[in-house]
Amino acid sequence: MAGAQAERYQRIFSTIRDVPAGCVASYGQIAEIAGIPRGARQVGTALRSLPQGHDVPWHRILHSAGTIAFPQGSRAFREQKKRLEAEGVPVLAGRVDMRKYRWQPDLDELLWKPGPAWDER
DNA sequence: CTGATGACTATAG
DNA sequence: CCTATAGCCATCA
Repeated sequence: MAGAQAERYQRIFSTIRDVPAGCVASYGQIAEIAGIPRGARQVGTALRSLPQGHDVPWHRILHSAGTIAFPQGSRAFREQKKRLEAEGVPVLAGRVDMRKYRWQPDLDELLWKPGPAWDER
């Protein structure tokens, strides 16, 4: 099977795939749900390694303050903003209103499938 | 192994 | 709101 780090990446991507369209999450939030405390940077690292053709909704991941991680005007920035607005998430001054669009998974959703946060069981 | 890097974050001024 | 700083930790050269 895969090494520990590959498995960690899988948990990160899996968690991100759980973020529904029209919602967003922060890097730290994804890390925490994926069972990686203080792993915000690692979420960014994992996303950076994504190959082409992946199905991970990377555009729904933002800084904890709701800002897009890329420099304003950069290609990635425009792409992310475009994708977010395409699914109804407004981006003003490079920022999303986290109070309104932050994804808040409920218990059922977390239990839906095997979650790393519950691996101890 | 060592040091630099970065799609992070919280805090302080 | 902004910049600066200090933690953070997997990756990479």
